[in-house]
Amino acid sequence: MTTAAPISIDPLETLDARFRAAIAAAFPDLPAEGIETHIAANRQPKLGDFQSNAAMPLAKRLGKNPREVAGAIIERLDLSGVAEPVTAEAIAGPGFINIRLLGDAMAASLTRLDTEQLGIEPPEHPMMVVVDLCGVNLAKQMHVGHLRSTVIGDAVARLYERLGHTVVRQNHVGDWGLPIAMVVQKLVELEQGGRDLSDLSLDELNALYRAAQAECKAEKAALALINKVGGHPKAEAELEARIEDAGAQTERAKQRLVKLQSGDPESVAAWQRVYDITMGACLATCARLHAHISEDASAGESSYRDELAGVIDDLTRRGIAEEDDGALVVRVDGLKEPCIVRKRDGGYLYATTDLAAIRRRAGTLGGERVVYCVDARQALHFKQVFGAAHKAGYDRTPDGKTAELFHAAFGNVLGEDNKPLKTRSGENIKLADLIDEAIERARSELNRRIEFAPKFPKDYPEQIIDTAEREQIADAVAIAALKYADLSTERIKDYVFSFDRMLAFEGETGPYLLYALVRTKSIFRKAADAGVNPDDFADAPLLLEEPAERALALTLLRHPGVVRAAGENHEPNRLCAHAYALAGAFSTFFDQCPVLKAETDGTRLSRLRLCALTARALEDALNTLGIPTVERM
RNA sequence: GAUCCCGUAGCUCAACUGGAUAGAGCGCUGGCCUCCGAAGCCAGAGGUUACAGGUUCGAAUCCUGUCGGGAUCGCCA
Repeated sequence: MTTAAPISIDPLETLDARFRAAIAAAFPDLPAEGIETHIAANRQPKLGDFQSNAAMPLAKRLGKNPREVAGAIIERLDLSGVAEPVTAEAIAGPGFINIRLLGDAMAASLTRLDTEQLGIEPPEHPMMVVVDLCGVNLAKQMHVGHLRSTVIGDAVARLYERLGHTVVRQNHVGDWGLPIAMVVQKLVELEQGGRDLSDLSLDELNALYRAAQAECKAEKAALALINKVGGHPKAEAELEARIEDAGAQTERAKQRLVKLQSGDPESVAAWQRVYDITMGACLATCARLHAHISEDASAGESSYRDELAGVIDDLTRRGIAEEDDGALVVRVDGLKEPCIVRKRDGGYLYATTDLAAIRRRAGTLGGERVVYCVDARQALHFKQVFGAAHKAGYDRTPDGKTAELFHAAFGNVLGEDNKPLKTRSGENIKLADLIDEAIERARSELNRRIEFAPKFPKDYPEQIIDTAEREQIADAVAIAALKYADLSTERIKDYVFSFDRMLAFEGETGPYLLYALVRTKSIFRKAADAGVNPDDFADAPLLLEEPAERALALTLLRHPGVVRAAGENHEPNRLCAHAYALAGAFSTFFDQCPVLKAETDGTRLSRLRLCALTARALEDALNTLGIPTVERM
């Protein structure tokens, strides 16, 4: 027998300690750091709550029979106060050791989890984490492409905050360069033509942007055509005229960019107008999405404009960048394609800006981690930029540490036709329109339920859901649906967007989670009516006897570990799965275990406390994902 | 052509990072409201994890190849 280690919140830790001791005792020659206990939640609850898979790899290392190794382990294993004694029958298959926790031990762990922070303890080394998210462009509406960057980025930021780290959000706004100068140029022309720009809308700006883009494209397309077609005098003349026209417009835009860069008041005023209109709409949309992205998170490309020349000088002077075919590039080990940091014509590129951004994020903001929540198509770009930044030392924090740079890549949002989601006419779908439709659908379903209330439970609170609350519920249900659908799948994969599926009020959806939460809350209102208040069960002894109670408790105990894993791996979908598991475990418990009508006072108070814990854990998960909650629906 | 990502039930997705009989939701079949919110719960049917090899006690997961789908590939961002 070995000395029993104390019981920690996470049974995995307790079991790990006990198994470690047993293995060390059984195989004294083993170096302590070489012991792996391989404790995991049991896949089959019938067999146990947890399992250790340590025997198999150990047997291999020692050249022994795995079942014998398992036997040697359990002989020295002391699970007193934690789990039922492990006997030879608990050894299954090639050497799995099945473990069933004692109800008392589970209750003890759960009691320790029942703190303000739900068992999530402050990190030993709090980090400064910079999260790049949202990434809107001036003069453009937010569209589905920004949905994931905003929603995932905000969730990643919230996860780090929840874990006790310090987070700086950076909205890398596309607010600089020739495309923007083109819009500014058009705006100046409009103003000179007598147009009052004070009531300019984002839609109008967007139209100007597209017109400008089209002109630029016309030039390129014409050039390509003329090379291909050649020899057709009429066509050539026509094309040349178009080129001249477009070329002149592009030329004016280039001059405008120069003016803008040199601080010409007329240009800057027009740029500012574009900026204000776009960002106003962007921040409003973020707010509707319940994403914590505010003005102070804005760090547009323009904010690096005065640093780019310095970056290039630095790279050149230290020999990190080299000339290649007229351009300036940084070669990165292991990558065939170099990172181009300056064009042949002397212009800078987005890689240049991104290098300046890394330098600021690590060097100035002190980011020990920088996480880019950006489209998977940029994977190569980030490999190049990260490599170049490291070569240049731009990833150093002020105290000399090397920042970890992550590209938290995500896949496309697809339509039901499995192609990137677009309108029928092939345009990007505006995010604002998408939100509108989600809310509209949620509202009509809500109205339908209230109108046909007799079909629903008698105490469905129709009489207390006034219009204002109803609007708020429709809003929350819609946003929960939208965000859960986006966050719950593996980040890197494409996912198919479907209003019908995400808003279906059944199955694995945001609304289901809200519903589960609402049911937990409903109990407390009923309890209060019966004169039972939160203080009455806050410290009630937890009695975990029914299978549904045990299952719920086990799910709750996973909470801290899941939040940590989801945060550290930038995988909100793990927390989504956990929230769904919590809701499911609660639903089963709620179905099978009477709470207010429990047979004894002890059971009733225990179950009320379990409900309270579930409500808090579920709410914590939803908050951490950035999903809004409601009190009733 | 090169590189990267993806391929799991009819459909949409999981699988705790190498563990046992691959799990959920939708849809389908059948149960459960005089009982705390049925937007729920329980049960059933549904699989050669694209394919072929390999690594080992053990593979959806790692390696090689093939086939399909997508993306990216020096002066756009």
